[in-house]
Amino acid sequence: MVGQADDAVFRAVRTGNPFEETVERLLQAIKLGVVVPGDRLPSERDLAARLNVSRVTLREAIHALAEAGYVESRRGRYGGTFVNEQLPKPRRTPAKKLAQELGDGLEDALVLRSALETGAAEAAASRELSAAEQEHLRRCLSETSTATLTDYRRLDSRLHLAIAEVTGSPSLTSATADVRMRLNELLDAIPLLERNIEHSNDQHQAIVEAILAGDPTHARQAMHEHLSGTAALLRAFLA
Amino acid sequence: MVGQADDAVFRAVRTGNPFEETVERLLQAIKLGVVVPGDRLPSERDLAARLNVSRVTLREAIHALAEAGYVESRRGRYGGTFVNEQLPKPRRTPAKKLAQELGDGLEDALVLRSALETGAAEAAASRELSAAEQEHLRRCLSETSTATLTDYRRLDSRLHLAIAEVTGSPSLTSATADVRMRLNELLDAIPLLERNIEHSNDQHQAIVEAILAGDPTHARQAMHEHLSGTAALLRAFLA
DNA sequence: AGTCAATGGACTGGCCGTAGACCAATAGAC
DNA sequence: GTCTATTGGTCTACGGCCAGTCCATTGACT
Repeated sequence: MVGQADDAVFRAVRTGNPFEETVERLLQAIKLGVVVPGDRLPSERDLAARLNVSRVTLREAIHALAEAGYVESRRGRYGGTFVNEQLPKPRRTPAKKLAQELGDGLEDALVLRSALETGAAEAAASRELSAAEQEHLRRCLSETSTATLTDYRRLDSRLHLAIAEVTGSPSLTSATADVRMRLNELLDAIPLLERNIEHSNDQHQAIVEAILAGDPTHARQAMHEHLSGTAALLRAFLA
Repeated sequence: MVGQADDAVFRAVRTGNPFEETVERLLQAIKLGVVVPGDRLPSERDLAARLNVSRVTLREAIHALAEAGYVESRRGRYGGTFVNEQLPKPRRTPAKKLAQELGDGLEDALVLRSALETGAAEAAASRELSAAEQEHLRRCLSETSTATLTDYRRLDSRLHLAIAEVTGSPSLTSATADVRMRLNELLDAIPLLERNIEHSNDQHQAIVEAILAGDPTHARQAMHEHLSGTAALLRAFLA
C-alpha cells in the first residue's frame, strides 16, 4: 500500500445513521432553497421511497424538524408536511469556534467547491439550454438580486444550485449541494454586508449571462472570480 | 417546490446496505491501485473502524472478495488479508449492453469527472508541493508510462488519483475515486490500443510537468484535452 | 524450545431500521 | 350532506448490523 490515498478510499462508509442522514437531507432541501416556505414536501410514502428509507425513519426525521420549527404536518387528503413561513434563525456560533471545529475541513471544502462550481459554470455554458432551463436560471438570478437580507443566503444557494442543475448532471448537482451545506454554517457566521451583496449580484449576473451566451471560458472565469472572493472572505474571517 | 433540483436533494440516502458498500470500497482500493498485488490490507479491527462498519460486516465483505479471487487471508501475527498477485480478469460485458444500463449515467459521470479532474489539476498546480508529493507524482507517472497492457488501467487510475491527492483536499480525492469507479466498467469494455496509450502517456507527462512547474492554466488545459479524448472514445464506442 | 503479541475466526445479546398492514382525519367531488 | 381518495399516525414482527468477548493460529524474538 502506498499510504496517501488510502485515507480517501478507506474513509467511513456511512457518516451517520439513516435517521441523521435523513434529517440532514431535509435540512438541505430547506436551507438551499429547493423547497420554499409554504411549499409542501412529497408525501411520506413517496419521499421515503425516494430517499430509500423506511417510512418510520422518515417520520422521525420530519418530527425532529417539526420540533425545531422548520416544518409542520397536516393530516387528511390535501394534507402533508409543509415548510414553515418563519424559519428558525440559524444560531450564530462564534466564527473562531467554527473554524476550530472544521480545521483543515475549510480548505478541503473550498477546494472542492471551486472545482465543482467552476466546472459547472463551464459545462452549463457548453450546453444547449432548453427554454425552461434558461427561464429557470433567469428566475433564480432575479430572485437573488432582489432578496432581503434574511433570505439572501437561501436564494444565493438556490442560484448556485441552479447553475449546477442546468449542466444536466445529477451527480454534479448533488455534489454541489453537499459541499454548499458544509460551508453554510461558516457563511452564516460571517456578517452580511450590503456592499458585498451588491458585488455578488454583479458577479452572479456576469456568470449567468456568460452561460446563456454559451461562453464557457468566460463563464468559468466569472465563477472563479466570484468564488475567490467568497473564499477570501471566509479565510479572513476565520483566521 | 421548484421541481428540478429536488431529484438531487431527495436522492437515496444510502445506495446499498453496509455490506455492499464495504465490498465496493475494497474493490475500489484494488482496482484504482491504492493497494497493489502483494500488499496487506489494514487489520480487520483497524479497517472496520476506519470504514465505520462492524467487524462482522467487514469480514463478510472480505470473504466475498476472497471467493471472487481478489484477496487471501492468513491468520496469526504478521498475518492479515493480502491482495492476490493474480487478479481476476474483468468480465468484458458487451459495450452496447453497458451503455444501455448506464443510459444518461454516462454523460452524468463524464461531466462530473471533467469538473473534478480539471479542477484538481488546476488546484494541484496552484499549491506548493512538498518533496514527498512531487516524488509521489513522478513515481506514479513513471509507473504508468512503463505499464504493461494488463496493468495499464490500474496504474492510469492511480496516477489520476495521485493528482487529486496532491491538491490536499480529501473530499476531492474521494469524489475523484468514486467517479472513476463509475467509469471503470466502461473503460474495461473498450479495447486498449497501443497508439492510444502512447498518446495518453504524452498527455500525462504534460499534465504532471505543468503541475510541478506550478502552472495552473496549463495544467487545467492539458487535463481538459486528456479527458476530452477519453470521453470522445467512450462516447464513440458506446454509441 | 518457549513466549507472546497481533491477527483472523467465531459466537451472543441487543438495538435500530424495515416492511407491511391498519387506523384516523380531512377536504374536495358529487 | 355523503362519499371517497389521499394523507399523516400507529402498531407489530422480522432481519441486519453492531459492540463486545473469547478462541485459534502464527511467526518473530528471546
